[in-house]
Amino acid sequence: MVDAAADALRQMVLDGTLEPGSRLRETDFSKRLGIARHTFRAATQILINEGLLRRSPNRGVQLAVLDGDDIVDIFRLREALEVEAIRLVITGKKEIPEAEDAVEQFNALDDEASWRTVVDLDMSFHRAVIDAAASERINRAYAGVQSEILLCMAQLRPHYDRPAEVAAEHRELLEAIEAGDLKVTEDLFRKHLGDATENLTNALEAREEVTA
Amino acid sequence: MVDAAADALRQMVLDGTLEPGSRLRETDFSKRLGIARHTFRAATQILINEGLLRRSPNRGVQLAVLDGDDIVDIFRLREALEVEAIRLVITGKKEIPEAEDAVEQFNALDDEASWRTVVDLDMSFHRAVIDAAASERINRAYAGVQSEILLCMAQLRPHYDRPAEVAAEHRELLEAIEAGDLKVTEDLFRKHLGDATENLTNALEAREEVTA
DNA sequence: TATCGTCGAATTGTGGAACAATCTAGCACG
DNA sequence: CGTGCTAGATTGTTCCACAATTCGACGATA
Repeated sequence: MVDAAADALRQMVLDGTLEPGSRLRETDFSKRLGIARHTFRAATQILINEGLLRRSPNRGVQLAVLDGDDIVDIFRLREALEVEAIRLVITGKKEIPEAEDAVEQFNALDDEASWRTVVDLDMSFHRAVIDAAASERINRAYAGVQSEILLCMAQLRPHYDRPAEVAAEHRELLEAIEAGDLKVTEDLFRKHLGDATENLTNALEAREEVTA
Repeated sequence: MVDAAADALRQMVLDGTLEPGSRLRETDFSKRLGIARHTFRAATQILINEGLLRRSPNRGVQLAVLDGDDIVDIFRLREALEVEAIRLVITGKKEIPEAEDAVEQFNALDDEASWRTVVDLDMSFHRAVIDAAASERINRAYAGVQSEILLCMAQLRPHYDRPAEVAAEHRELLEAIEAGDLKVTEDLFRKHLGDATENLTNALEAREEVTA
């Protein structure tokens, strides 16, 4: 039940239903979710651990607001995890059928594909690589960054290249993994993630200017 | 207050006061710690996120018991984080005075140094490397693995080499970082951590045989 | 005697009310 | 116009209650 509440909250957060930085009053939300205050607090604790909410003493929880440093930092951790994952995949000669599926679906997209579709495929590609590494703890850690990335996405709407380009890039990543050259693949992933960081950072700056 | 309770619990867990796998009954512990049951539950949630406790539905929380796969997995994540940290340190040309301190203290140890002292220095050396990377999220993730490593240490008492050897190995790591060759340093760290994994795994097997 | 089912106590999960401590906003006052 | 105060709102924590579930002991049956 606390898990269900956490899911509902996460949904709200990532949907954009909740304003970035908005405060989540306990009585308010517990009533709205039909749960007790304690249960709500337990649910928020889960999202706090995921980095989606922040708690300040005696001031309750707020929706996290991410600045440029946060984005860079999120991608630092993401890079650490993904690079280790591809190392494990390559040295362990593991198969990653889900990543292949994702690439195929990427190929099937036309230029009219919705932003959301592209993001989802992107996510599932990278998730597949992490899953293939088959490390429980790397997986858990990645779940955290993934939530934060989704939060970024919900708050910013970064510019995305044409689906075909995104597809090509991911196909290249997959082929590198399957070719089995660790160094080449690693560099490719770092570049891919670096580009994404830049993309998001730019989107953030653009929004700053608007709201400023 | 929930933080204080979590600290007290963590202390108990890492002290070895609590048997591995033992159950933490809510009424029992909340009375013993002088807190309410809800507060205790909140405190346990923190340790669950650190990987020190586990909760099974309707069966409460138990002290985590780590098997060989867990140890390997913990060190997979640890490797990912430390390797990324040294990358950040080297490319950012950052100083790590705390690591230098640790190495100096290592050098000052004689062969009679307690196991605990060696472990503490080892920990603070690696912690220093992570800190130097100055990534909030890598730091947080590392805090989790560090707790789990301490749990390993509390449950097993792995064989440790003579302090002088441990000192030499860490001095080598530090010098590699300062020399600034990423690849060499990375390989050295991977080897260092791989040895530690083996060390702990052996200790685990040894204990398995005793208890069997 | 061994196995199985049943019942009861213990424990967890959740709800609700209460209360001190703290924060916040509005208002009076200098 | 700034400052301090008061009152209400909000959080952090406690205690109590109760349904649901688990666990263990006990007894019935083959």
